[in-house]
Amino acid sequence: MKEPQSNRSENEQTKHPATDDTQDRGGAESMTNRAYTQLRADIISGVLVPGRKLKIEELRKLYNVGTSPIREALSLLTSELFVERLDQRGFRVANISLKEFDELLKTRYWLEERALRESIANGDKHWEEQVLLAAYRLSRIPRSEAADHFASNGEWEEQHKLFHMTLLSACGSSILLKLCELLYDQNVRYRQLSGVIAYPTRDINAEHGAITDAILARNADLATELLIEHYTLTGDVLKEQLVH
Amino acid sequence: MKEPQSNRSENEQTKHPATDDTQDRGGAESMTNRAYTQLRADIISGVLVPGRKLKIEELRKLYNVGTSPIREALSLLTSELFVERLDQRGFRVANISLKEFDELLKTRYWLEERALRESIANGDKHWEEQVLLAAYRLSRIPRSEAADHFASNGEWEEQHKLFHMTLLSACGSSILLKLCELLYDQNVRYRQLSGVIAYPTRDINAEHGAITDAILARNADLATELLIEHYTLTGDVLKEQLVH
DNA sequence: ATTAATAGAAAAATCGATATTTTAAGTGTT
DNA sequence: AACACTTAAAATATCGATTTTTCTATTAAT
Repeated sequence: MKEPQSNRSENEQTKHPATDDTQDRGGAESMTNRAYTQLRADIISGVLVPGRKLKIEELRKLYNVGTSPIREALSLLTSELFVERLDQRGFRVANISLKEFDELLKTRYWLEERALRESIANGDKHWEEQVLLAAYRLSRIPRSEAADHFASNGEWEEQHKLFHMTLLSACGSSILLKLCELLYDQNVRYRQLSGVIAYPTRDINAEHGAITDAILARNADLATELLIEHYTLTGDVLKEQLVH
Repeated sequence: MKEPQSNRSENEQTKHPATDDTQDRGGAESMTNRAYTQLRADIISGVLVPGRKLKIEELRKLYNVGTSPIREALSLLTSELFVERLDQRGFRVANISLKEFDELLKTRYWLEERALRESIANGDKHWEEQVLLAAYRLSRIPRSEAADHFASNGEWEEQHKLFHMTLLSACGSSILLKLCELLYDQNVRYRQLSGVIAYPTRDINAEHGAITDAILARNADLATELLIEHYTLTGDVLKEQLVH
């Protein structure tokens, strides 16, 4: 009934409605959300490199919004550890380091092991089915968008995260789940930034399958062992890249 | 005597005690920081009750700042779980519930147990001394500001948090430490809101002392058991209050 | 009586302009 | 040449006004 959003069609490359949005309200998205989503994506993908100064004016023009939405989006990303705020001196993309990656990996082990063990102990039939389903769906999506060279596949990324979060979803603490998600996203950023092409010697689907099997068999020790190994393998490749 | 309580440290764990500001800029604090600190304090203390609508205009006048700092502060508090953002419908103080408190408590067990065990395994002599020192300092501060009735003592709160964070500080992951801090703060809010007067039958100093002793003896099993019991006791009193 | 429609009020989101602070460059002095 | 001081430029932080959206109360319709 009101004037249709004039600038709606601009920059609509990120089509999928990201992660959250508890309530779907007919496509009306706030500028802050748009800026947030795009900034986040650009930081994770590495378009905005670590340490880069994030000048308000620059971003304002880049994303076609005013200063307020930009600053709000940056504030949100600050607590998510993607952006650093320097009092009175603006924002910058969070730095990365081998040391921090080690900590990140270690912390993920600790949190995800706990979450997985709790899930296996408490998860019901419905959870089991969701795990199975998530594993299946993931297995049907190609890791790379192109066959001859590696090109990050957004669909795969999405489903991969969903798979791993589903494993933990019955842990009985939505707070822990949120923290695991936070760390997962941090890890994705490291993975993207390190430019890990592929894992030539690995069969990731097989790894996911083995984890799924162990879970369905309610073998907590094996499942956690496999999950941690899964992360360790990726982590090692990643660390290799980071030192160079 | 407001600690900026910065959650935006430049990923440096070299947190020298007592030295607040990296650079003392003559008391010049940004409006955003001021709003953030005050809002945070008012939410934790219960001045702003759970679920309360946070109208921008109202806060603007209350804290004597413009809309931008208010919105930025609210955005920061959103990721800290103190404030909820409803897309296009503003902000409100995060709700509390018995269910969420249970989750919070459970998650704290998991994270702090891990952090404490790692600290005991890896902590050096310097860490031991800091634990001892923190325990001593805490024991010298009265729990209540008044002798005849209970009145929350800010100094005690500060040192109590410092004590518990010191226990975990040698865990080897600044990320985990940050998460524990986040959950600790959430817990403080619940404690304040439930209006827990005191713990008549408890000797909290003795509990802290026992934990300290177990740590200095490098008895990880005993230390974690005591720590969790410490939290459980408070948690039970708290839950009792929450249902009423 | 219940639902639907709608106008008016309230609040949120956003913008563009202004004020403040920081950064960078230049200038002169020891 | 090194150091402090001054000044110009850039960038941040902040404000107040405007635009959009949501909320609420009232009226109309089934």
